[in-house]
Amino acid sequence: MDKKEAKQRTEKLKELITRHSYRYHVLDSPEISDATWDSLKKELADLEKQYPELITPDSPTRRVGGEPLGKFEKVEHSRPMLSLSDAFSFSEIEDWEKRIRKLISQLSSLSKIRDKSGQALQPSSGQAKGPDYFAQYKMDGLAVSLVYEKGIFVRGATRGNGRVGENITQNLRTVESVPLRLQKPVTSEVRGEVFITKKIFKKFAKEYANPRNLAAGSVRQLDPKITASRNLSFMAWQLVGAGKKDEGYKTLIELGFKPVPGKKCKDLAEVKKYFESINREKLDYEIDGVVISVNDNKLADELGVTGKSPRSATAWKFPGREAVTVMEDIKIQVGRTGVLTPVAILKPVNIAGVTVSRATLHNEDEISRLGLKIGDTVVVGRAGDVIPDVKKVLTELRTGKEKSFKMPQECPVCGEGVKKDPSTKLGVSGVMLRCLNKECPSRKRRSLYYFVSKSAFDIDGLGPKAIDALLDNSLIQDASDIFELEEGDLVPLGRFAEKSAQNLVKAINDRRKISLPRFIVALGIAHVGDQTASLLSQAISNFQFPISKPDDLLKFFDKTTEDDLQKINDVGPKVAGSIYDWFKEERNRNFLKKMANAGVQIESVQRQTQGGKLTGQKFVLTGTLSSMTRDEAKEKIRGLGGQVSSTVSKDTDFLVAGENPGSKLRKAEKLNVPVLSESKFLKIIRN
DNA sequence: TAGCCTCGAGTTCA
DNA sequence: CTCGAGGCTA
Repeated sequence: MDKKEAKQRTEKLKELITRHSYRYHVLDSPEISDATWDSLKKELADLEKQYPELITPDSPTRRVGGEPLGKFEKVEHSRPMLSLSDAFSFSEIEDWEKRIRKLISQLSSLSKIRDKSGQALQPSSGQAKGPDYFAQYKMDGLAVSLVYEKGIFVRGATRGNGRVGENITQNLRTVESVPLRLQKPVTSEVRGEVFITKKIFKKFAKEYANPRNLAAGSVRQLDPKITASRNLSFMAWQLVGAGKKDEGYKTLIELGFKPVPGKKCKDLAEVKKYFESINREKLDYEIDGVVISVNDNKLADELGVTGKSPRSATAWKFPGREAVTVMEDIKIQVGRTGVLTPVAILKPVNIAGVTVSRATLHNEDEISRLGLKIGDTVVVGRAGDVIPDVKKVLTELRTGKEKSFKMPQECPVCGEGVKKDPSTKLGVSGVMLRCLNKECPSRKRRSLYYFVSKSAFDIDGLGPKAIDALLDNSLIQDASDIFELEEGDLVPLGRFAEKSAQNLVKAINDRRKISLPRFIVALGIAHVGDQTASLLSQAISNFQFPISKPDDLLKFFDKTTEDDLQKINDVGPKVAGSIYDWFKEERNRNFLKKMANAGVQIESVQRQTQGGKLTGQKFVLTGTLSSMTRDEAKEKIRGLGGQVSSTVSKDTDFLVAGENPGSKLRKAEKLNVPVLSESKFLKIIRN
């Protein structure tokens, strides 16, 4: 980015940050998430670092907060309540230490004469050892100051703009964890955080975006009764005027405060260990990182302040759950059913510890809903903390060079025409565009990926990459060719060493015999996935129709009409039609015969256990189980007569939750669906 | 026919 | 995980 562009960008960033800062600090109604705001701020700070001449006095990086609201009495802080610089990686923390170390060595050479008491801050030999640190949770709440006179709580204030805050004494009195009288009649100021526990937040989750907003909103109520009803909590993080942080901590506890969890650390390695040991999920309150301070307050004072924050402390923040980046392009992918899916190509960005460079945009409607243009700056999150997801466009950052995007009229791979699915429902035409060419190379390739995928043939060592290699070297034309592969074909490709070629041929052989449901899934019939394939197999075996070779299926379906198929549960006109058509098509019939010739065999289906223990019970699985895979668990449940579905609804009987459960757990709790731990689940299926 | 409840299809990264 | 859409049911 050249300087001219950087200038334009900083101007826009400043405007944007200032506006959102006002919404956040003054109005308490942010429009964007903290992580988004943080990353905008970070981008601005980085630009200003690169071009210091662009810094202006009104830059949001130059001040502490917003304007105080007029409603409460104003209170001037005895010492300003500063905010902290922040860092998102250990190397940034190391940079921070380098800076203060350098300052410390300058300070100590200056003060050698003055410092007669022998309290050398560090060996004057200049041995490079940093100072002691104090690390504490960075609470995600509202910073407040509490003033005590002779042990009595006399005044409480918000941080406000850092210099002047608001008098919220009445409201803070309602907070149980704020002592009204200290254990000792001392006069002092204590700073800490007002917050709300996750548990209490749940009750208000509909009205407030996050616990911090709720805490902020509650503390600012003009009627203290409302504040009281919110069950706020308080933890102290600083005793103003203490000599050392850790000593201040001890005093805080003695005085009757609950301190923010923290630990004295003798060096950064210890700080790092502390940071990494934190398990946020286990806490009943939100934290967004760790505050690292020089333990010695006298030294901290000497280190002074840069603009808005003390040099002696910094906040090491957890990676954000979202980030801001630029969408460089939109690419079209063609799936095995011909669906054209737009995918956002992003400037790589780190989100929650992972570099993200692509995100699905689902379909055309989603693009217009978001108002996306190529070149836009976008907020990217990770749906369910995993799948990258474009959340919104920051239209304020547009330069005018962005290009709007149109879905193509032809398939980008084979050039055939594309068509929107006509939807029978309400006569509204569907959303998805499809390539109509059944021979489209992209469709063929993706059908092959699907054929070997987990719920179909599940061949070890044969993933998309390997399929690509086989296709590109014309070793296979369709899936049946996979079963004709020999070691001698593979080794010359260079991709497979002798051993891995052996392994692959063995893996293919192991799967030459396959269960009927898996086989049906592998065919890739439209609208026939796991569940429908199981139902179909069940129906076939109920008709006492023996299937042992792929082409046996032809005999079955030749005698079966669409109406017959519709008698199967969950099979309606669309699905029945799709299946019927598939088995009539010549290409597919030949494919089945080729598979039979290649020696593919189908295992006979076991009849469903009648009167199994779990008959009629609907299960849903979430998270990772330790004693078996989810697929094994599914088979166990089905074997005992139970059903497994993919989403929780009010008809679900049990949710089995393993490690790291997903959003299904919340849904189950909301719908009062009983949740089974893995051990309880095991007990049920054991007996 | 509206409104669930499901399933299917597509997707990312380590 | 999310979205679209098929199937079932009140």
